[in-house]
Amino acid sequence: MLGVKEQLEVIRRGTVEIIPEEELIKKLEVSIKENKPLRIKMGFDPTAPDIHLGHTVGIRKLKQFQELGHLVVLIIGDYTGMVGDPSGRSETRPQLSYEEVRKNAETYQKQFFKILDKKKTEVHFNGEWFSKMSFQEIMHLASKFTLARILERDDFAERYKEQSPISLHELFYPIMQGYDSVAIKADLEIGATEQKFNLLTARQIQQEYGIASQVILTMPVLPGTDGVQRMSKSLGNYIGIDESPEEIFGKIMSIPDELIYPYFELLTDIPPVELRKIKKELEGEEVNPMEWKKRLGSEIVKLYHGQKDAERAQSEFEKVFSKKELPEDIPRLTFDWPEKKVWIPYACTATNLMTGTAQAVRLIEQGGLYVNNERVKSIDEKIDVDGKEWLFKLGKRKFAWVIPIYKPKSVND
RNA sequence: GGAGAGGUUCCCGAGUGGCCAAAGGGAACAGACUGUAAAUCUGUCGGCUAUGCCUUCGGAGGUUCGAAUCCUCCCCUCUCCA
Repeated sequence: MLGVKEQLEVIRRGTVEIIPEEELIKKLEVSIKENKPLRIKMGFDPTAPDIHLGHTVGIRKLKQFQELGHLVVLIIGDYTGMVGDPSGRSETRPQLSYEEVRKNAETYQKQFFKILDKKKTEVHFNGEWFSKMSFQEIMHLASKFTLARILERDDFAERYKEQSPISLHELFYPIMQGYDSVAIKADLEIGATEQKFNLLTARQIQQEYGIASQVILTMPVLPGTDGVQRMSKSLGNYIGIDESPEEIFGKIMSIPDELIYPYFELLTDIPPVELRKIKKELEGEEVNPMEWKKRLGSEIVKLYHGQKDAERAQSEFEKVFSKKELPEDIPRLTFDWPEKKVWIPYACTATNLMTGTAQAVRLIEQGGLYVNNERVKSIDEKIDVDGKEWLFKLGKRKFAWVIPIYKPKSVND
């Protein structure tokens, strides 16, 4: 095991706060002396089935703890997931059924171990303890907190002020999360900055139950690809770690420049020395930020798909967008049509390229539809129905081979 | 239980009998400019081969030639009082 100082250096990378740091130092000292790994907790509510880069900020910090020799304890919040974390929310989360949560949890677990070392990880569902808890015990827990304290939180205060609904069950969320820390005897818990309240609540609850309080470590909330809002699936500004190399690379290329550095710091393993260099170059004028962005994309793809895919994704990107050549895999879409010619908007809807003819008409009117490399000039144009392949380009990045096949109407229709 | 405010198109939010498929903003999409960046500008933004038709303004009925707008009942949210 590394010494305290060396460990702290790794632990501090990208963190916002460690509260209280002295306690962490003490814990580390004891851990080294007794050669006993710390129990590092992080919880996830499987409210959506996919892990995206925003989640990986915390998961990667867990990974670093593993590399330092500590034990990661993952809590999958099957019960808290049913409540829905109110943190940073301006409305009640939709309540998921137990089945949905369980199903999401399965996919989650697979994705976790793309990053984490399974051997140094303990996984718990918080239903393990919550399902057995008596109402008496729940009352006891709840009695330790006051409404005023809970309402201190910005998110609740805001919602209260806005006169928007706050359901009673939401008030339980921090208490439940706190109790998780009791159940697994966490030494340290990692969470995003917006989790601070929940994390601190856990310290208090651990005290109530006579266990040593956990240290809390907060990580920044990762901005999404729009550069404005937090990365989240529902906002549509996310990059999932299960997405294809091309998707990940392409999405990285579309982030605003300001995100390049924070993404490097929080999402890649690039060593601190190089990080400093990147920061400096990005501030200067000599280097086109695009070059660093490509590097960023390839680093991230490498983490989740490997070196080869990273190279392929980059060359594919350069081919299609820089050189304006065709991408490698263009989907081939066939459909049957009862006439010898088909109106182009119909072809678009029959192949599910567009959801309605109105949409296709609009695209044509705006000059965004190309067939066989020629811009479609009139909304009235048709193409032949004889099994030939037509190359459709919709907007900048959507390509498809459209193959209409003649099939006369049968009498039975 | 009583009094009041409110539920509008993906989101916020105007509209209080016809000029409303419904202002404005945001998101999204397309085009120009680029580095598929951001910013900016322009356009589109319920559906339908359409100068018209169909479906939309919490739900169900009703008044009217005509309703998002008026009436009745119901559901939901918020505030104050108890």
